[in-house]
Amino acid sequence: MTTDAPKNRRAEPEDRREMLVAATLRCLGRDGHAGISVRRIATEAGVSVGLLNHHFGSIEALIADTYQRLASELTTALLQEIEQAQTPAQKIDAFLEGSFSPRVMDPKLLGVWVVFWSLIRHSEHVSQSHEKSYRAYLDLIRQLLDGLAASEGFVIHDTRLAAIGLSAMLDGLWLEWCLNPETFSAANGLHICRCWIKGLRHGAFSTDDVL
Amino acid sequence: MTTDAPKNRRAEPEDRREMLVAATLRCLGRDGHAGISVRRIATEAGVSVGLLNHHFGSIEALIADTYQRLASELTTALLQEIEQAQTPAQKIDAFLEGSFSPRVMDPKLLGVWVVFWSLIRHSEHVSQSHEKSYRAYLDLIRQLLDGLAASEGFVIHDTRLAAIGLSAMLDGLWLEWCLNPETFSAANGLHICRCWIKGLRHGAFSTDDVL
DNA sequence: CTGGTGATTGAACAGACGTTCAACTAAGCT
DNA sequence: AGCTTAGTTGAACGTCTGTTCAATCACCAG
Repeated sequence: MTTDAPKNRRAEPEDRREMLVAATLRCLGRDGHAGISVRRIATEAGVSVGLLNHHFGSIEALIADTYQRLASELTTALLQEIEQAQTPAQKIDAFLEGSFSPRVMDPKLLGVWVVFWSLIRHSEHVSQSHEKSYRAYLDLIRQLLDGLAASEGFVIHDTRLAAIGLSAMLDGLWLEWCLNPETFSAANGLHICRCWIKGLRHGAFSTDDVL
Repeated sequence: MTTDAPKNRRAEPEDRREMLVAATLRCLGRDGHAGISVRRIATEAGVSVGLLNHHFGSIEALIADTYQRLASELTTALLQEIEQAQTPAQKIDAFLEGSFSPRVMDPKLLGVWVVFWSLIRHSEHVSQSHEKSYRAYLDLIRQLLDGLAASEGFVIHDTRLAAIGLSAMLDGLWLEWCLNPETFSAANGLHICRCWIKGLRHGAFSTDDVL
């Protein structure tokens, strides 16, 4: 019985990189900052330590790649849900509901994200990844808000600032809920954002001043 | 010339702990997560490594203490500014202005905070510190909002949720600004929050539903 | 079947980490 | 002055870190 089952299968570089990024995400979600370790990630992926430095030059490059892939995965999932909605009002509500879905409202996900945040100030590569994905996120929200204002005939004086406000509220709610899910529910968070939209409809951002 | 200047001055435990916490903050602000290191903090404080474990049982206890002291320092500073204002409207504006003052809007401060966040899920002690200070923060905002609604005669259906919303917006704006101060200014952030208050005045949180 | 290419391995290395503890000493007491 | 107390020291220890690199081996082209 000579089942020639090779012990160490070779993989296409792209496939291997994908596996390693997935293992990195599992380690970061489980162990937080301590998950950034060639040995831990290699063990998690069932692979030798040397392979990490073979496919990525350093562990920092691995982390940066992981950041980029996760960010794009989340935004594309959100985009798909938006596209299935019809009216601008339905689109923005789909966006909000997607933002409070279990896929996003996951303490482990924040654990991963916090590690990225902590690296932004010390890694030019990670910093650029953040800026790019945040800009795309903001543009998406601006589009949604502009569409809503146009279809319902109310005024937003500075859509950019309004979009920054909504994204900040979403980020803040997500952050606080992940740090302590007991304080409020995902449904509460969704309600708070809908109230923000209600304020927008009532002219909260209609003029330059705030009187 | 026998200046009997002792090389290693003794200090009261409380004073020494304060020095060590201050050194910890400098290290965290400068080096981020890499700043959590007995050797680094000891060098920064001009002290031996053994002294850290003498005054705090472990480095984790030092971090938790640092968290608590920083949080209380920030909130008491904010409280002082609020107390100097007269009317409820002025109080809440003082709170917002204090939240966007240079003392708070400091990327280094976020660097410190992000390290704390990353430890919440893995340290029961840090987690409890967070819950306590967030609860106090929320209560402060609730008071301000209740006072404003009472004095101006408008309705907030659920003050708790409204307070969670405002705190989330503040956290989100602070976070995003610290990660990339180029996107918007502190004045922009202040304006966005004032618009949120305007929406509140216009009944964004006046009813249970959002129609 | 035979080379050759490159994906994969893991021992080796130098350095940093947190903690421990016996020795030292500064300061307050009698 | 001498004694006592406790703040302070830093070498030592074992464990972890990221990176390197020669050896190995899976797979494909010939």
